[in-house]
Order: sequence, then structure tokens, then C-alpha cells
Amino acid sequence: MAKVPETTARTLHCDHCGIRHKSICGALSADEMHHLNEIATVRHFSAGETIFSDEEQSAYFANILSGVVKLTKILPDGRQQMVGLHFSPDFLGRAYGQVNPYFAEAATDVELCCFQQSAFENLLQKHSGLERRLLENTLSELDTAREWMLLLGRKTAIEKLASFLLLLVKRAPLIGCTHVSIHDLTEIDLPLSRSDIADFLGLTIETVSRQFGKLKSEGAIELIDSRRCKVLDMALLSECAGQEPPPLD
Amino acid sequence: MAKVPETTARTLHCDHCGIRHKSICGALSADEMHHLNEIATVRHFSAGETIFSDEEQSAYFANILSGVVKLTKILPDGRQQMVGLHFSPDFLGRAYGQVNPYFAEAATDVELCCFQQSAFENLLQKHSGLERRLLENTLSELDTAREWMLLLGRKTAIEKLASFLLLLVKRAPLIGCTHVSIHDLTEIDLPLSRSDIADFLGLTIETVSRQFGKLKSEGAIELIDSRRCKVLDMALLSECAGQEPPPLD
DNA sequence: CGCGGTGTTGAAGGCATTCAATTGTTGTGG
DNA sequence: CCACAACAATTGAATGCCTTCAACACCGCG
Repeated sequence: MAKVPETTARTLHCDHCGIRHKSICGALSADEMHHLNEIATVRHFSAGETIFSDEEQSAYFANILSGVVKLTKILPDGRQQMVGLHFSPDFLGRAYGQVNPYFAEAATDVELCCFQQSAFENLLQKHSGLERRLLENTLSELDTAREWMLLLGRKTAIEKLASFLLLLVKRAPLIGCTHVSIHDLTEIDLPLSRSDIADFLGLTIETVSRQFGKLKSEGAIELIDSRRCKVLDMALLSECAGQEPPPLD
Repeated sequence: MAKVPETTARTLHCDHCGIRHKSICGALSADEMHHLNEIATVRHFSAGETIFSDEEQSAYFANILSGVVKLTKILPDGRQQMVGLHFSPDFLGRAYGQVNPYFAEAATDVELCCFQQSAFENLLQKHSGLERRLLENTLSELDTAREWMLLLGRKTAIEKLASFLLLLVKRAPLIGCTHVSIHDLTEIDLPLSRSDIADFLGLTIETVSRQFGKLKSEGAIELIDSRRCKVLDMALLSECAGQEPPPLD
């Protein structure tokens, strides 16, 4: 458990870390960072690999250096629901060690900066700035989860998909998966398969596919290929997401 | 905003507080408690009253002394989803002041111990034990929210209702709304109206009512009146909730 | 007794699922 | 380079679950 996993692992120099200030490490002084540096290792995961399953999940914490990580929960009969979707520079892991039935899986190729649980929790207790950062982090995750609950409980399939695309538009700049084309249109790289999107939205892959079709025929988006789409009309997309008052007719 | 609201308000003696050790106040020493005592006021809300709406939500924090509080989110067209359900001795409020579109409403008559935002956040910064308690609190709320997402996204109507009843069975002892009858059967007081339950589960009131009927005819529960039900077969109820592997037929 | 609010029950309709077939994509080996 | 398999995504048709709309029952209260 305290062992470094089989995957590529090496110590890392926080000084040169690209997410140094955006991640929760931003709360640390140069001195404290030094301590963290000593317990940090970088690990790589290919798309589809399990990062942790419910049995061993609390073994370590991690910052996402690059890539997309999904958190899912599974019912005994196999039904599955995504409950978290994390990009760089998000933080992974459940402090204060209660066991939770989550699976974390790499949605794309992923690079993590990992910390041993015990060492990290030590640091957490010593340095209240870090704890506060973690608290703020957790609070905003809770906000996200609740927004998501509204989506799952009350939105229609097309609203769900439109909301998902808007979420990508909003968050994706951070991970460089959108860019603006010459015609001022946003292009989105979808970091998830249809099956993952379905898990995210509480739908089936067939329904997701059909809603893509509807948004296309509405003129809100255009599909370049199954992993890339262009937003043709952002206002229309927002309206489809149910965030604007619906047209009264 | 720093004013004490119009409702009944008086200073309170934390020494005699019934939830003193179970709430987040348990993190405080007698001395610190003294400080908290000075910024605390008790407020009463009748069932149905709004505790805070999205505009003013961050004005204060509170411990729930008694009663049940629901947190809801609303779509522009009026569709509504509950995103939090809180009992005594839960803590209410979003630290570090981002505005969030929640409504908090009293589901039953409610008694709160309120703290001014600024005063409480001061205390939070000075006393890291309190902050840690809040963090643990927030983490477990996040766990709850994610469990709920699984329910909203993937469970059927009957599974949703059964899960809700199990949640009450699990949490309700804290608020004295269950008790065991002479035949060793658990009796539950439902603190929510059908409409609230529907909001909780992402269903309509009609569907909730029908699922009560199904659970009854399955023999899992018995309805005493619309606000009280008896669990006849806990194992069956768990099975209906989809927590056990479903019967293979 | 009538009234409003809350909960139940029935019938019809719609949206998402399920099952099934087809097309598209990727990577491997001949 | 092409054939082929394996997988991912789309599309179609039929079913089913939940919703919607509507009527009715129940309860407390003036």
C-alpha cells in the first residue's frame, strides 16, 4: 500500500510543475513544497485504465497533471452512473479515509502527481492553508454535484446533452480541448466516448446519439467526427440546455 | 444583512445545547465556545417557510437544532429538484461566500442556531479544528450527493422510493422519527409531503403515490397514514431499493 | 356543510429504453 | 495495400416506464 505502483514512477521537481499555482499546491510555501516534493511521484495511465477501485481507493491522493478522469458508482446489477469528471489541475482523493464505493478511471490518457495518503494527511494537519484550499475545493465539487443532480433528476435528454456540451465549453479551455476557429466558432474535443457521456447523463448510448442528431438538425452544433464538434449557435445551445427560459409557444 | 432577522431571536447558552457535541461545535474548546455563544441566535421557522433564497443565502450559517430542512434548485421554467435534505445536528451554509442558486426551506417546523457569516468565518480562520470539522462535514455531504446522483440517474421509481425510505430508517433515529413497535417492526415518520418526496427523487407526486402502493402490495411496508409507514420486511425493502443483487428470473 | 389542500387512482400519451440491424472506424496481419 | 475482425456509433422499430391530465377520496377547518 505504501509501495510505489508498477507504473512509471519517479520523483518530481515541483519547481517546474505546470500546475504548481493552479492546483491545491498553490497554498504551500517554497519550504512546504519541498516536503511535498519528497512524497510526490508521477504516474501515467492509459485511457480506460482503472486509477483506483473502491477497495483500495484511499491509498493515495493526486493532482491531475493532464488528461481526464471519471469517477463512477455502480449498482450491484451493473448499472453505472458517473458522479465526477475531473480535468487538470483538479485534485483526486477522499481525505480522512472513509471508504467509498467509487471507481476512478482514466477517460483519456492521464498523468497524475500522486501523494501517499499518510504523508499527505500529515501535511494537511500541519498546514492549515492547505486544508482550507481543500475545503474550498470540496465545496465547489459539492456545488457541481448538486447542479448535476438537477440535471439528472429534471432535465430531458436533449437538455442533458446540451448542458454537457456547455460544461465542456466552460471547463475545456483549461485543458486545451477547445479553440476558436476563423469564423469565431468554438470547437470542442469530446474527451468522452458515447458510452461515457451516457454514464455522465444518466442515459443510454443510443439516446445520446439521437440527441446529437437533434442538436445538429436544430442548427446548434455540427459534428466533425464522433470526438469533435463545433458550436454553431451558443445562444441556441444554452436554450436547449434549459438554462434560459424556454420559448413560450 | 448583519441585522438579526425579524423572527424570534435571543442569545443562547451553548453550555446547555443538546447538540453541542454532535454538531460541528464539538470541535471547540469551552473558551472558543464562549466566542461562538456571543454570535449565536436561535430562530424558528414554520413548515414551508423559506430559510434563505439564492440572493441572500450566504448571510448566515446555522446548526439545525430540530426539524428538517430541504435544499432545492430550480430551473427557469419552474422544474424543481431537491439537492439536500438536512436533519439535526447538520450544519447549513456555504462557507467562503460564492453565491449559489439554492433555496433552503423548512420541510417541518425548524429551530436553527444561527451565526453571522463574517463572525463565523473569522472563527473558522482562527480555529483549524473547526475548519477540519467543516471539511469532514462537506466531504460526507459530497458522498451523499453522489449516492443521490446514482439514484437519480439510474434507479427506477420503485427503487428510488425504497432507497428514500431506507435513508430515513438510517438517519431518522437521530431525530426521533422512527421507533420500534412491539412486533420488532420499524415505524417511520415521513417528514416530507408527497410533493417534497417527488422533488427529492426526481419523480412526480402521482408516481410516488403509485410506488407506495407497489411497496405495500409487495408486502415490504404498510401505510398507517400518509405521513407514517411501517416497515414489514426490511430485507425486501433493501432488495426493492436495488442495493442487493436483483433476483435472477 | 362546503371549501382548500393533500393524496390516491385511472386512462392516455410521450419520451427514453430496449432490441436489432447497419454503418463507420481502427488496428492487425496477410 | 487490402481484408478482416473488433469495436464504436448511428439508425430504426417496438416496448415500457413515467408523466400528464383528469376525476375522485380524504382530512381538517371555518
